[in-house]
Amino acid sequence: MGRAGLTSAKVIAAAVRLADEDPGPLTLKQVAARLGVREPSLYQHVAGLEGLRRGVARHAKRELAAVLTAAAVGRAGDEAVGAMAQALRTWAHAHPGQYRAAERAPAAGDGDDERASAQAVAVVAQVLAGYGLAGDHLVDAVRFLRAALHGFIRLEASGGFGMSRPAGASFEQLVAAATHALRHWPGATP
Amino acid sequence: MGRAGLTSAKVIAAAVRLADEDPGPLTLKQVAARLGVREPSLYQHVAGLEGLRRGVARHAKRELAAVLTAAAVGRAGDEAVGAMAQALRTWAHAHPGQYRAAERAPAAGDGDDERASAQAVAVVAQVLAGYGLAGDHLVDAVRFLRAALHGFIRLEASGGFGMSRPAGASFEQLVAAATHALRHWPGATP
DNA sequence: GCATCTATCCTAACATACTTAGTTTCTAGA
DNA sequence: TCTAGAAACTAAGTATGTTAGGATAGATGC
Repeated sequence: MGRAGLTSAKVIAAAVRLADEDPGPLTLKQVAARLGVREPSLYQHVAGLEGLRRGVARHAKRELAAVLTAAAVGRAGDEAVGAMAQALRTWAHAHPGQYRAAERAPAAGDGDDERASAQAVAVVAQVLAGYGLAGDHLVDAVRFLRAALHGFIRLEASGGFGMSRPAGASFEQLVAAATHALRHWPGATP
Repeated sequence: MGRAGLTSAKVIAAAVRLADEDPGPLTLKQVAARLGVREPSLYQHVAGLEGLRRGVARHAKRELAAVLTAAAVGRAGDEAVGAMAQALRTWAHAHPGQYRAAERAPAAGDGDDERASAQAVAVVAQVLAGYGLAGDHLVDAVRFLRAALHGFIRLEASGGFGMSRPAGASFEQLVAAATHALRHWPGATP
């Protein structure tokens, strides 16, 4: 029997694809099956289920940071916030498993994970600094924007909205309200 | 051996307490142990793990609706929104397991669950109607407020905020921004 | 080209949790 | 008191995660 030629990256990549396709919980069994391998083989490349989840979370956060960065580059102010918001929601829809994985707090001591987490926040902070915000006001504004976007996406994903009105329309209104709030945030330059 | 005298309500109550005390996933084993009973005994009162989760979710949503209602009664406008927001966050801190359980979409066909879910939303809608909102504008506003509050609480609970600044201060600022946005919402009475 | 060695992947077995089947036993009501 | 039914149990089956230890493909050194 030929070897499968696994690596840590391949195992995690398979898990990432699986997580995005299958709404259920991630299992080693499924990952092994997709790679044409038995479950114990995965332990050579990943520290069990917990390690696999960590790997998926790390990957997801890196991608999330990249998506936000790409949306913000070359834009500023309301336009940048709007582009980031739309990009985030679109990405969350396309990659539900990764989006959920990215919620995990970074594993203590995992520098890569912490860095990826920090970068996603940093992009948002950089954009909001363009409103003239700094210090505590900036922190509050970042938290506000993250909360609004994250909360909307979560509620939408978990079926928390009835079907009375398209979620996209409500999201646009939310972004409009958020940018308005940021322009009038304490400490913002008028 | 004397009987434990279980009922569906007692089983779910034990599960609720357990969920709020233990951050890990809810297990039948723990619930059975707490009730001094073997796991199969629970099946007389609850439809397996899934049924237990449903029961916890139903209970949590009822309590959530009650908490929001209590906060809003006798108040209106910004004051009502602020009271609901504070009550929600306080309740979420005190009952993390129930808060997470309340996120579940109501089980299709479970009238009780659907009713409890709807009532929590209805209280918010009623308060926001006090801003003169109706129709799609009202739907958008409710979704905005729910998203902001829920997102903040989730990010806070999952350690998404660094420790640079107390979350409570950011939350007050979020509530201030949200009430401002509601006062200026499209269709709001000035 | 051949021997050796190492990492990869495997089988086997165990641990934990959920679930079902079938039995015992307690309790309530005739 | 006796009986019917429900409540709880034991035993067994299923699914997943995990560990132990062995076989082997493929690389490495001569």
